[in-house]
Amino acid sequence: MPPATVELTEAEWSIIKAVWETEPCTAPAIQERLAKPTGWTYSTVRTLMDRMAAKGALKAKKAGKLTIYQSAVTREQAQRGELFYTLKHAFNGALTPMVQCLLDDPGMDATELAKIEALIKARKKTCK
Amino acid sequence: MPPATVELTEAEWSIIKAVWETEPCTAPAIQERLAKPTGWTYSTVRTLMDRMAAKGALKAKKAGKLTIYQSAVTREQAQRGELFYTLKHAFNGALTPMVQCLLDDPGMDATELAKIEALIKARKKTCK
DNA sequence: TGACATTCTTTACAGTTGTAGAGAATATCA
DNA sequence: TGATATTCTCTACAACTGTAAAGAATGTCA
Repeated sequence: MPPATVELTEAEWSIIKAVWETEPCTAPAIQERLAKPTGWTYSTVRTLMDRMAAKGALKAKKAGKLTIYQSAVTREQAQRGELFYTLKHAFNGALTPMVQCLLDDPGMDATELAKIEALIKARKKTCK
Repeated sequence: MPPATVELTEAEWSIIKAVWETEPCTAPAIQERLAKPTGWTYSTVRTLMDRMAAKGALKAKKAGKLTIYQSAVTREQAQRGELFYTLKHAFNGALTPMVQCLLDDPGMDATELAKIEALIKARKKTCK
């Protein structure tokens, strides 16, 4: 069974993002990829990846002495998980206030607004 | 200085929501309020509240032998904190995909969509 | 003032998270 | 086959989180 919901920590997000971009992949490959931005050693990366496999965020397969990893959740699933976790906790499940909060962001410019309007138009059809 | 950003854990969210609704308040009051939904004892609530005071999420003041608590962040600040934390991690800071993800929610019905459209209209003026 | 009630302080402890060293196993190349 | 490089396994440890018991201190009512 696919993991209904996986909660990812900050460090785990870094890992899974790298995995999504390179899977199937090995721990050394991910370590190399993240060395620059994080400074993590092989041990650190490996520990994180094994914990993630244990909790169902990654799949690990042995090929000889190598361990090959793949993601067990898609980017979209993980994003939804995070976002709806926040929605529930911080906004008590209320969608509109959350959107309002996003709209209040200074980074929200006319271009973004237009894009979002378009998304809404599209969504309206589906939902009716 | 007000705490630039406070990260709240799940348990801490429960506490601060209760505080927002009753502040200024004491730990026993909050405990009583949360007893039903959480089952937490006084010790648990008190520990959480003191930790939150230590990290700047709550303000604590002694009045005789009573300790009076108040929030040190507004609901809006806390919500923004959470939401933008998620935006950064899960969506790499991209607003539109995050909104898209919200729109995809089944709970997003025509009424919600209309409300959000109105928010956008309003926002457009401000931002231009 | 003695007994009960309320609140506080201190301490604890298991689980999770971030981080990694030490050394074993395996592969490779001269 | 010996030296070097690669990868793995095991173990560790401090900080943070969730949860709470034990006992001290203080207030209150008969």
